[in-house]
Amino acid sequence: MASKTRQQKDRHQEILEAAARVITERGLAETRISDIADRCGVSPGLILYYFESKDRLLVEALTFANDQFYLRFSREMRRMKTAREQLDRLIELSVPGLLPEYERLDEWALWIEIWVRALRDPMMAKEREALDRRWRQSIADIIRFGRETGEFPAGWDAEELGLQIGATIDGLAIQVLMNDTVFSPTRMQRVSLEVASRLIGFELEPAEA
Amino acid sequence: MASKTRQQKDRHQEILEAAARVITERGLAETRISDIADRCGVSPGLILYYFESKDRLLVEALTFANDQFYLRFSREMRRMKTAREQLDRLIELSVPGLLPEYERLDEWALWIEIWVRALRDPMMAKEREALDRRWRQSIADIIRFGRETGEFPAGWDAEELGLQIGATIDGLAIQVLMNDTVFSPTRMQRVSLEVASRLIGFELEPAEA
DNA sequence: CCAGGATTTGAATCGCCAGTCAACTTGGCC
DNA sequence: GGCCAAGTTGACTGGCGATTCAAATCCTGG
Repeated sequence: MASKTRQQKDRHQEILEAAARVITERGLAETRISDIADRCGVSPGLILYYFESKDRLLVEALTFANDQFYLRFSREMRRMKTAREQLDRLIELSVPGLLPEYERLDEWALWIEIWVRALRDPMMAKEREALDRRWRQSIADIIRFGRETGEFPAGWDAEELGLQIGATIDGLAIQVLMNDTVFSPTRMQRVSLEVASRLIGFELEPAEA
Repeated sequence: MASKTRQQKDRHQEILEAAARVITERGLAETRISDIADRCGVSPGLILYYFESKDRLLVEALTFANDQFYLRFSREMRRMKTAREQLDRLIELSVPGLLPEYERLDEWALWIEIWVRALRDPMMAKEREALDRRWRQSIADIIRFGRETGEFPAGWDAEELGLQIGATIDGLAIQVLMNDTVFSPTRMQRVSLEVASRLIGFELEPAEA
């Protein structure tokens, strides 16, 4: 029984992963059930055996991918000794195309699809809200942690700063994503840190030559 | 002949306007040619008589709507006497749902559709780039104007500030658009002004009670 | 008033794709 | 081995919606 459930869960997850990858590559609008099936090396019928409709699958895939990302992210955070390290890493992961091990479109392409869809689909809107809250929360946590360790000064409400810094990162990421000749990943990284330091109120070491 | 051309242009434009409104209401993905035709009170066939394909129509509609918005905007700007007034108005127009005469989704819903599409459609990417450049330019112009009038201090490159302020507004607008219970339009207006004042370096009058 | 081009219509075509289904396979269990 | 349930297949259906097109209508200049 345990093995059956395991089996089921594996296939389920396998499909979600495949869907997320296909969406990242082709975009939500161009994603067909058969694309996902191909990616799994499986017949189209099977996809609908595991998910009741394409729509639900897509929503689940989008949130699944974000959950995965968030899990990896928070596991990393827990290993960091200082808030500053945490902040640096958060920004590093937020800049599209900065780290060679991730594609430029990874995560962000999915976020934007989520936004578009959340504008009119209540189910997606609710999911988005939860994902977003969690993300702002993470930033706020870093700030609170930094205040405990004495790295960051007391100041504005950490939640509020989470919102502001999160929004800034969103806006900059869009620029990089769409426009990376005008606004390079490296520059976004620098600007994000500057904004964060000014808003949080810590001293930033000068940029490297 | 002039009348023929006029006629043609009117119909052409009428369709573009209708398309933009339909896209705003239903989203790009849910927009059918027949929706646009209905909106014009015209048969579906006619739409394809004026536009060679649905795809091209949609791209044209998106850029058309943005052009319209920009025209209205820059006409307003020219009438303003001070850079500060210009900046206030720019922010006012950028906050989704702030002004009662505009719908919450207006413009921003279209922008997000443009982003999604620009990720993978080169034609759209090029259009987006142009629209965006123009927008950043407008912010930079306000800053330069303010420096001429002495309202704003000299400082960082105006283009750079245009990029940073523009990105901040983007990020905040997304929050409001998606999440306006957590982050209200009024609050976005206030935050945008604060960020602008800090980046540009002018004094901001304290918030009203 | 008429010819001829520009518009406009709406019915017909055509391809695509989500979702269905009946048959087949597999793997565990008695 | 034989049975059952779960898993898997792939052909089929149904509807939807972009395009096409031949026919109707409108307009304009002569």
